[in-house]
Amino acid sequence: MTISDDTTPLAALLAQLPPPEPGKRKGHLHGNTVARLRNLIVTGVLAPGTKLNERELCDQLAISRTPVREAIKTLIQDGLLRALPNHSAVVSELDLDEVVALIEVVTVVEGLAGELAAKHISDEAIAEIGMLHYRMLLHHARDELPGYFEANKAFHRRIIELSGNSILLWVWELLALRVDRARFSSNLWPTRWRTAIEEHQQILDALTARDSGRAGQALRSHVRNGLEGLVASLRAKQAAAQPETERGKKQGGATSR
Amino acid sequence: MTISDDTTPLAALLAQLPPPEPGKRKGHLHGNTVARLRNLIVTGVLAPGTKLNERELCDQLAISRTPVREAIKTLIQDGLLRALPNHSAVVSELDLDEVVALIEVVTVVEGLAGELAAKHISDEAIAEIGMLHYRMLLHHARDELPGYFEANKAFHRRIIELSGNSILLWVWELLALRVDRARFSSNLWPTRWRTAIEEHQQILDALTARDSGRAGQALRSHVRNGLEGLVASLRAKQAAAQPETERGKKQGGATSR
DNA sequence: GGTCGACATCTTGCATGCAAGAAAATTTGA
DNA sequence: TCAAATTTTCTTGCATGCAAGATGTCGACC
Repeated sequence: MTISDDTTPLAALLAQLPPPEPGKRKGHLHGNTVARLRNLIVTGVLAPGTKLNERELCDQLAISRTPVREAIKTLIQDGLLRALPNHSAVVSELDLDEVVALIEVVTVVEGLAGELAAKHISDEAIAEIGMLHYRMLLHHARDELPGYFEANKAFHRRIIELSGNSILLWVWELLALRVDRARFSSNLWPTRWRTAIEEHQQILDALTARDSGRAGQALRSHVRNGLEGLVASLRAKQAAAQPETERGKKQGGATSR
Repeated sequence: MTISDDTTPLAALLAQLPPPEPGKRKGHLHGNTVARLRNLIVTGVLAPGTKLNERELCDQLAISRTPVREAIKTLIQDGLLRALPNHSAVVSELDLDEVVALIEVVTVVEGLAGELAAKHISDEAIAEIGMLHYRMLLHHARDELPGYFEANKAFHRRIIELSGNSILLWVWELLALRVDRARFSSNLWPTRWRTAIEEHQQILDALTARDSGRAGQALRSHVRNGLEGLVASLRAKQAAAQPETERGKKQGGATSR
């Protein structure tokens, strides 16, 4: 209702679809489609409020409606799409309240992961975590934002994996979808750069010391700080986008080209 | 491989399918099917390892393969089914390690919910929680196990809702599926009956006092105690079911007929 | 007699067809 | 000229059809 974008850009946006993995012979159409659409939504190519016309998607993806429909159902479950009965699924809004809610949950999830991981982490795994941390630094030094995001995510993801708790990983993956979306939406370098490095170091230290409590605490404050910074960015961006309620929505700045 | 049940009982089991909600006119076939199958799996009617033949399901549900396939995809995402490519989906095993992993996660999730809920709970909500608690006592006094399960779940669910955190509720719903499955599998009255009552009372007290820390703590220990008891039950049951490795699997007790 | 291979059947994966409901366009009335 | 109603078009929901992969069986060969 509030955000009513013209429905036409869908075709143009979908043109940016990554190729369907040349190697894949047949099958996998479902998972493939889910991955592609998921990417488009998480990265913000498909903006919140965009209506997903099944047939249009079929044309763009060059597949039939069956796998498309299944993929849409999957993404609805992920919370990336919203479905009204007998209506097109729409890309869900990136609700700020929801991101705030995310903070709480991701904080306890990663905190728990830290506690668990610290209890039985191997020297090898510790080295691996350290490597991931430095990979992040590398991408930062090179001003490679996507690579930076990826490395940062890998750092956190590995810790979740090292918790040895499959449920925790499952939940984290689901949450990470929304976190990533928020990150891409802000499209900003974390402002807390120095702090983040130090916090990562503290996490590493705690893991190295096998100090469960400290690892959990370090992760909790790191995640909370980071996500709260993210929310602040989003809030600022949103405030800037809608300075007042005036209807003249002449707002340039679309990053395209 | 290990558990190879004859594939025939599927038909018989599916015969127990609850009717498709008479009132529902059309549409909703997808959600309806998901709900029905989910119930069958969670309650254990469809045992772990059961292969779900799409066509057989279609016959039993009297619908076509399209909604069935979509429902299966959904349940795979829920973790209730496992899918090998080009093979029938099978009801996922109720892995004990996974239940143990669940404990950790549900504990922090409900603990967080308690903390958040205590911060802004209304008198009305407190009364509601109290009512749910007593409804549970009622069902226990009447020896109504399903009602007891339901009331207990409602008690916990309401607290999650009262946290005001939509993400938390979303995650909890996903986790609850697996918890319920474990509960139904054990099919036992909680052994810690007295203790559980007292713990509920403590939760209520903490909420009433708006003591965030205490509410979180009370919920954490309550959940952890309860679920650990559940795991103990499951372990005992599993041990009883497989006394030794002898191949003569003359083990009665199949509840069929 | 045992093992390997070809054939038949079954099952999933995807495409397409059809009907009911929603959106849009055109027409009709004031 | 504007508004309301009807018709047309479009879109989703479900059913069905077809082909590729998998499984199980039977036969031939060693």
